[in-house]
Amino acid sequence: MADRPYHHGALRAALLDAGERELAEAGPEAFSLRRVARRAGVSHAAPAHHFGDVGGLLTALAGRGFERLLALADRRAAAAGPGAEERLMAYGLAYMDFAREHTALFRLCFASTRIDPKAPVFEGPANAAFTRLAELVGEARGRAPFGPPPAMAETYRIWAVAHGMADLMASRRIAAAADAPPAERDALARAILAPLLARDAPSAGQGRARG
Amino acid sequence: MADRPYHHGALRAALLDAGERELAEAGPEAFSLRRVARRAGVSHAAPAHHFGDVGGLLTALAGRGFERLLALADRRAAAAGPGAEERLMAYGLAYMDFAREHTALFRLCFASTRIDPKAPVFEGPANAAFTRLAELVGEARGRAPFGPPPAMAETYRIWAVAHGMADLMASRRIAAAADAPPAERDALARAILAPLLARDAPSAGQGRARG
DNA sequence: CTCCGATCTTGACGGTGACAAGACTCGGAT
DNA sequence: ATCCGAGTCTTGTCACCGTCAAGATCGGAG
Repeated sequence: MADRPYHHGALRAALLDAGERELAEAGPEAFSLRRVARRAGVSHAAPAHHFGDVGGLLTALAGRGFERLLALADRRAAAAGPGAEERLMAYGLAYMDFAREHTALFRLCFASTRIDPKAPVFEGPANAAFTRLAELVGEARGRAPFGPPPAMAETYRIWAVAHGMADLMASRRIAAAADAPPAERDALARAILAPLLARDAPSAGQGRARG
Repeated sequence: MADRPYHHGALRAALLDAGERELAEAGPEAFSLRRVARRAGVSHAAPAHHFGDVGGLLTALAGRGFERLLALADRRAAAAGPGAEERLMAYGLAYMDFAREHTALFRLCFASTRIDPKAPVFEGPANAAFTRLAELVGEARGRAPFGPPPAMAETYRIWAVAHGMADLMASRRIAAAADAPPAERDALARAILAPLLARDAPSAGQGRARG
């Protein structure tokens, strides 16, 4: 524990990396700040100076989670076929993969009460991820990405389906979809998303379920 | 602490009630077994006998959560207008309300790693809630409620929208929808769900996003 | 060279979940 | 009736946790 110089130098970054491993192995609920410090080879009180309390570290980790999600989605979108709808599909598939492969981080981003949603390190990346989705929907439909809530209904619907499938697969409530071989998984995910992304998809009509 | 007789009599039920209050006030992440015991007026080790460990109590609470969700949905569905689609809409709206009004319980049901998903007290109610949804979709479409995964695509899609909107509202990622006055909230929720519930909704086609 | 601020350590405190051992209570067998 | 055993709850203890306070160490500005 004393082979390292007194001043670590890049402790903040090291704690984030260690925190990400801790999160992946222990999950957001069993996350231990002291274990993170141990992983980074530093005393148990060292994280406090950089992140305040455990919530501060988790908030920063969640921010990085959104950055990672967006980067993943952008990479997939860039590799997708032509057309805004294909990019939107790529975004949705990346969203689901992210939730399945980084479940703990996904949970931290969307379902933790220990993070401070107003902190810039969190709010920035979180808004950036949503903004990209809204832009893709806007492109696919040839209209503005943002507007008053009623105009956002279709964007919310697409987001909700991707997010819902992601969460239900992560929690194994839809285990068939989560455990199937990649090809089947992909086909099912596309089948679920496709009708919502097609240009002639039902618009955000003011209709009710039935007349 | 000693006014009660040595044998509580209905400690298990009392602990579940106390646990539900604790969950609502502290959230799933700050949930304290000892505080639950204190709420119930018993010693800190009393819960162990009935639930084993904290995971056992949380599992039982999550099971009750699913029961509550299903009961709420059934009540709403019974009060809904005629037609399977209206009942399906009622189910979806109840799902969202449940997540907004009992956020901690919702999170426990779907996003906790401390519960044992194979425990009968959890698995039973959880499956019952999903079964009802599948039945409603089956009724609305005039086909069997269950089938191989590809045939379930539409059911999953509907489940995912309701679940996704519920989760995104609960986590305040779509704050506009969560904080709007009830009438607006309801209108937006219906606008989001309606296109997926309508009989002429896109079926679980094998299509991709674009041709 | 000196000193100051930032960084990290050490030590302590109350709270928590789990476990072990004991006290109490009730109901059935004798 | 009474005695015993299974079930229920309490008390005490342990390691671990997050936070705070105080001190040690380091780098750099003056």
